[in-house]
Amino acid sequence: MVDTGTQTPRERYRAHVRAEIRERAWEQIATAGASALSLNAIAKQMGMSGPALYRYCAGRDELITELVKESYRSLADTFRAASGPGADLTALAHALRGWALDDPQRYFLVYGTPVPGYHAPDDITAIASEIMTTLLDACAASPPDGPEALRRALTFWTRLHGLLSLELAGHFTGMDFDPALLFAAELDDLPPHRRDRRPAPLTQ
Amino acid sequence: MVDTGTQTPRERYRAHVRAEIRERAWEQIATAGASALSLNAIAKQMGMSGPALYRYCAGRDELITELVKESYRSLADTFRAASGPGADLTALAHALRGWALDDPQRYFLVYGTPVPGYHAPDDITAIASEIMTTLLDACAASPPDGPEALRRALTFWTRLHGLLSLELAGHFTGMDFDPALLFAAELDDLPPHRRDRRPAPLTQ
DNA sequence: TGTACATCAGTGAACGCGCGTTCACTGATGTAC
DNA sequence: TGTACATCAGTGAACGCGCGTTCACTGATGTAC
Repeated sequence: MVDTGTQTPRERYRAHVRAEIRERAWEQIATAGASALSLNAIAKQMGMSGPALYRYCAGRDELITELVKESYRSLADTFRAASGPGADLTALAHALRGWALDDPQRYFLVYGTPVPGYHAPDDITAIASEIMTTLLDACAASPPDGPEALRRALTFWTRLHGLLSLELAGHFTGMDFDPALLFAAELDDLPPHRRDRRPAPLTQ
Repeated sequence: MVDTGTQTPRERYRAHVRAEIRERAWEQIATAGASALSLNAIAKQMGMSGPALYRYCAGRDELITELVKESYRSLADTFRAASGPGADLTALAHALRGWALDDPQRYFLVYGTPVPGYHAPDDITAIASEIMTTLLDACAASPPDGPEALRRALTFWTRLHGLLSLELAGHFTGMDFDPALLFAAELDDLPPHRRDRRPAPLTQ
């Protein structure tokens, strides 16, 4: 049971319709990609006329932007939840993989091919850097060690993204191996916190 | 000077127009992504009417498929050229990075977000596996060692793809480090050919 | 409790757009005698 | 060499489509007295 708070019936109705719009939008994105998302098609699926949707969102671009923001928000929350005190990078890694497999198109909305010319609004880049901060915190030893932590975070991020994006895009199909095992093996190979070998600097 | 062989003037003209169509198509893809490619817009840029293009290609889908194939072909050739005898993985890696930076949208056409429901024709998957074979050969010690080479090839592929796709998508902008140095550092960290430590099996 | 009014969800028509694609046709280029 | 014909590039009109979006309007829902 969801707490509806002090909402009036109309407010509850509006929230319900808004939610269904997002639901149908996600279905469309999963079916034909984000660039094929159509307000009219969503309306038709809901048994409404096209213009009716303009009661609930300002337009197509705004809807897509909100779905992108929703994706970032969801990943940021997932990451934060997996990074409690005492949690290690393994927990973060499996949280990331679970989140990616849960909805591949949502993953691609965040980390997939960018639309040339599109610039994300500020609140989205803010969430993106929140995700990065969570990762950096998990990579920092105590006391915090700037460049080494950055290097560990980047290694974590780029390696796992490489694995996940190729897996989700289907580039592993037909190759006789288990992506989950490769993921686990790569996780094992992540450089541990070491004090004896300093990583090369990443700025010249 | 290009050897025009025994082509008639008409054949030479056709080849020229075909080439210009592809050129404009690439410009459009670089500007607004592959899903926004439009035959009419290409024709307009060339100072022709839309239907005229149907003398040169069967339709929009066929054109896109050919551009994708062209991309795969180009990468396969680049890879093969960089993998002579005595060449190591470093040469392959820098060839890949150069190819990716040379035309980001071409890279994304090969390894970017897939269009759901689209299945590549057979000749494209053939080129894809040709690329993989080149990489596998470069990873194989002598005598060839099946699973270990596969593991090395996958590590190479997934790590570098993670780096390149995030870099090309602009996810590194605003972070204070040099992607080229990170690339070099990750290249250094690739597991060497070792006989003392066997990698974990990737099939269960 | 009923009545008058305000709010608001949703409709249908319309606008303008660009798309892919077909078709009959014109005019230029090449070919055969 | 010129003449008759075949080939073929390109045009313009047309078809049907779906898109995003606006607008005036209807009818139901909520609110105030």
